[in-house]
Amino acid sequence: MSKNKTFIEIAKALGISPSTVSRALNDHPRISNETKQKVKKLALELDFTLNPMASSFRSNKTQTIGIIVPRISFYFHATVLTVVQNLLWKEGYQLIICQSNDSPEVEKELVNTLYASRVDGVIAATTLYTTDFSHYDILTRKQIPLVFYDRVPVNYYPAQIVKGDDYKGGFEAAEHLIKLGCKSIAHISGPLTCNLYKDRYAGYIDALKKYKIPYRQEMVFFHELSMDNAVESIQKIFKMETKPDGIFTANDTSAIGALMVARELGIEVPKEFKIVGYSNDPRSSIISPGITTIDQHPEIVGQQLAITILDLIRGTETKVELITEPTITPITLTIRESSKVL
Amino acid sequence: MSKNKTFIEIAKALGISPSTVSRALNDHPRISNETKQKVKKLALELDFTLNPMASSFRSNKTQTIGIIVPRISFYFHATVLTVVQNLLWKEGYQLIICQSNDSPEVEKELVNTLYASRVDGVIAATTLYTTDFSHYDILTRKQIPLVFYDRVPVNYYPAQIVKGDDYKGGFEAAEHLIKLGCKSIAHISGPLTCNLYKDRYAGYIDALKKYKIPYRQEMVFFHELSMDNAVESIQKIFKMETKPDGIFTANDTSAIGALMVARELGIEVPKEFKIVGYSNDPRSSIISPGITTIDQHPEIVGQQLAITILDLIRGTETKVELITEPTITPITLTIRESSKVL
DNA sequence: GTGAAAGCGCTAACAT
DNA sequence: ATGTTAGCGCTTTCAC
Repeated sequence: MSKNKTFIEIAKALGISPSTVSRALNDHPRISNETKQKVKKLALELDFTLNPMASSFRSNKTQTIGIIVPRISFYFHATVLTVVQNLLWKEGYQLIICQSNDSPEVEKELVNTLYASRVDGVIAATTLYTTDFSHYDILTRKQIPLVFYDRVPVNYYPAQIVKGDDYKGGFEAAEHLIKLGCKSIAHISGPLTCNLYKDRYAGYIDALKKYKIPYRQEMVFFHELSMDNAVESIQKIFKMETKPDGIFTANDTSAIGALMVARELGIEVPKEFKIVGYSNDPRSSIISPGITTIDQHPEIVGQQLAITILDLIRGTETKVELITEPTITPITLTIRESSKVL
Repeated sequence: MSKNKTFIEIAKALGISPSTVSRALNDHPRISNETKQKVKKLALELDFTLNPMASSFRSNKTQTIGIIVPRISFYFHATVLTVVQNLLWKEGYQLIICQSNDSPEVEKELVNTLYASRVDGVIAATTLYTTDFSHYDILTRKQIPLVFYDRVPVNYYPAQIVKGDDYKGGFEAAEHLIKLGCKSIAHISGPLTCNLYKDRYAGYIDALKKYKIPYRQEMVFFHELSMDNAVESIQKIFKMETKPDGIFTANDTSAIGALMVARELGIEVPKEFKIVGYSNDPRSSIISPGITTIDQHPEIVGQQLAITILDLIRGTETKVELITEPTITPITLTIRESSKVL
């Protein structure tokens, strides 16, 4: 097992120049295949690999991409991460995964650290509360490729965007309930500062309009989508004189909460009360009755993210202003027992 | 906004030598506070940060630690990751998170890539099927700190180990069922090549022995702990002439499977059949009835991991053979409805 | 298609 | 407590 010093010994052994060895190892197009072969063979035999620190230092490329997610354990993000990582890994990039824990302060710190560690690009889903995106400016200013996904800037920000079709998701969720005969549909939404909830809410509203179902303000809640909050809201709903016969919640945790409250109160789901959640969290399928939900296809999102950031990084030398329209990834209504007609 | 070149301009501006600036920026103990202050102040004003690539290159330290997990989305690992990352981040280390997807081949590749990227240390939970650990040799041979956790080498391997008290977990799970009056307790275990299942199984066996409950081989299953496998085994169990009145499953997915089969067959849980799982997966609390399970305290595991790897990295220059006994992290029996006496 | 030569920005041994 | 000095291993013009 050699000491893995430099490739100069390879150059010497082969009687060629160090620069040729470097180029051969890096698959430089102008090096003959024969030379490449020779060099790589010897490198393998000598158990030699390029020192990535030296390479990064010299070339100013780290082959590292940072990704900021609110929480690594959320099913949607976990799946996106897996896909992105696999894809980037194949292309020779490493992923630094960072969690903001939905704190804008942490997010800001993460951006700075990522910047300081000279990542080649950044992918980010912002926190629920990020309305000011100026902490990302350091990246755009220094031309570091940046792509937002899922939770993205609501107003224009000079970065690429990949997002799900939340409007359509909200619309289809509500429409589904309406077509099942629901006349009074509650909605649990997150803070409207977040594009996700704004769009899902808009879809819900438009579905009601389209089918001439009255919008009832007292049945619509805006708050962080935790189990506790959801339970509280749903308890309120069931205390009303005119109770709803269906609910669309902007995440699955809230849908599960709705199911639990209904169970406690002896309200039959789906017979008396139908539920549609959002995200297709695995929990929504193991619970009984299974919960109808909107699948966001995290694999597609992840794939799109990898493609986008790679394009940006590779195209960065040629064109500079290549920010295009947001990429909208599809959603699919996934029907389970919580909204089946009996 | 400056061009962020080198700290030589800081040295010049302050009339001191570059090495002093370097030391000041790195909080070298032999630099006066006054100098440090001055240097840091100017660096801030100039928006200057050290180039980590140059630092890494020169010092041969990447300030990066790799962690290999079977799957990022598993609750236990997701929580461990979160804790480890937060702690390491605070100490100025970045975490490269890698997934083996439980494939020994991928695991091997990950170790090699991590090695090639000169990480300062590696943390790993091996795959379910890793019995040969020689692909980790490259790390130990090159003195790169390595700590295994959760799923660890069964035989001696020269690396630090952090693991849960699986024997105790298995014992307490079985004992709990026994004390509740169960006379016939089934067990769903994973492959015994994995320390986790071996130990939990041993605990189960010993509890049966202690309380003189007969061990019934036909009620014990060894297979990958997927939902499908679990459902299949449990269906078999309920087809037997003498049915069990309790089950201990080595993960929560299987426990959920057991619950679902029972539900389908109209067997009342916990009245006729009591269930204890393992891991305290969030799903075990949202399902109804809630599932009794063994909490592995991933936060404690994560904390221990961070401490251990940091110690190893920092002590690496002084002592070399400092591998100590495995660190055993505690478990807690968490009782829910699936094993309540009625 | 290959070679020569010039550093990239930093750290650390040694000196004082 | 601070300065001097010598590279770390690689990429990349520029030349042929």
